[in-house]
Amino acid sequence: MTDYTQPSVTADVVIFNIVDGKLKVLLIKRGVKPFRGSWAIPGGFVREDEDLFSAAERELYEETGVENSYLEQLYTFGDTGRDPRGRVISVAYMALARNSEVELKASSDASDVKWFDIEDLPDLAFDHKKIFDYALKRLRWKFEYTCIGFSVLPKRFSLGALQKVYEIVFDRKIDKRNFRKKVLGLGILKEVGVEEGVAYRPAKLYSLKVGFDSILRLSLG
Amino acid sequence: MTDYTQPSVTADVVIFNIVDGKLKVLLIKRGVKPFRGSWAIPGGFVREDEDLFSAAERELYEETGVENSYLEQLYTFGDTGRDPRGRVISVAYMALARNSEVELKASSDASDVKWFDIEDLPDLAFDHKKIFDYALKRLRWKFEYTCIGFSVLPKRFSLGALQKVYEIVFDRKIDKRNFRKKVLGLGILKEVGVEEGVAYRPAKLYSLKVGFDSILRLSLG
DNA sequence: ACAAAAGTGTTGAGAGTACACCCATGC
DNA sequence: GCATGGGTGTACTCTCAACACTTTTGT
Repeated sequence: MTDYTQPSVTADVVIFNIVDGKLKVLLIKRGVKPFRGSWAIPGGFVREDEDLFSAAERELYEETGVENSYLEQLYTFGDTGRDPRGRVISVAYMALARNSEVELKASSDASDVKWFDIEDLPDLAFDHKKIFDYALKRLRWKFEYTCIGFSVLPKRFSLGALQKVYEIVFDRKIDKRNFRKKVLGLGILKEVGVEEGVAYRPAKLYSLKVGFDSILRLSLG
Repeated sequence: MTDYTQPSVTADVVIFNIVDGKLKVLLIKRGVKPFRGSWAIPGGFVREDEDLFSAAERELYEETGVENSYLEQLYTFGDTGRDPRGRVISVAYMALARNSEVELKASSDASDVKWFDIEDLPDLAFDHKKIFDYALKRLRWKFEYTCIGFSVLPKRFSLGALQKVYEIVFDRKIDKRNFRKKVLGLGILKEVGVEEGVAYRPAKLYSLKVGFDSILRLSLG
């Protein structure tokens, strides 16, 4: 066990969200060295008595107040030299925050925390640009091949809202009829009422049928 | 950096191969405590000056003598309590060995090393059963969605041999005409001669066209 | 009446699947 | 000549993509 110098291990979480019709990612401004003043993906050292996943959950909660959100391990970045402090291995996670539940708060070692449009990112500390690129690729893949899109919406949502989420993530228009046909064809949604107080024809609201409320692996184009 | 107790990090490699028409995985018999005498997935501690991927490459080479084989990071297993020695985080990799290049050798802390039929595994040390299950799932997924099947065959191979690889991995018959149509339709193979010295009609041999010799991401059912 | 988003079907193209016979070689 | 795997084409089904108009509500 002690024949080898032991590396430090961090859990870093790429947190996505949709704000003002744009796909955003949460970054913190580092308040400590190295890279003090640079923007970075939130994260921190894994504690001794803490599972990896729990560490990621904790980081997510500390930055956003979000719990029980979608959270998935992405990849582990462990090149020598990726951190000037020494050997640091980063286990990267990806999270999707429900906008309605987010309450930002800069954690102890961050001087600022902010949502950035993914088209307009600042330079990132360490190899965090690489981590972000990987996360975005995985996010789009997930949206394409699973029903993960639900997880940024409130429990009850309209098909229009869901379609908008997909259009934002893929940055292109989707045909309304094909989209609805496919989503409803999955048979995992149930009608749970209609919108109220809107200045146009109210949309039906849907929610996931019971049993499908965990993360799904159904194809969705 | 030193505010946190630092975990140990291992790179463990699930090495697959096809031997005698069966899908096999390489296991070592542990020669040291804990789990001395148990079978386990080969792996070892990541060295201070070694990239994660290099550590996995080294483990692969130490057990099998194989270099430049297909090697991919799978997942990082880091629950507390997964190793009785203390906090050990395992970065799991998956490898495909070209049978023709394998030369087994038990490394220093293993008393035996052997290919096991994946249908007939012994009990595994630590949480290695979980790692193996994950690796097998990923292997099948990779075969389904990429052209990775080539990487267990010699540079020059027949379509029959390739089909057999797919049938072994998926454990079912595949229609010969459909298979050939799809593989050739990808346009990534070139004819490079014919078999010799076989007791039946000699098959054409193919190899990957130049430029496709790295791992491909083309769909293949 | 008008603005705004909701809702609704059909058609054509391409991909995937099922299916059976002749061919070249070594023994 | 026979055993063994190599090699070939067609028809059906299903999924995906393209495409435009009517409906409901609030103002």
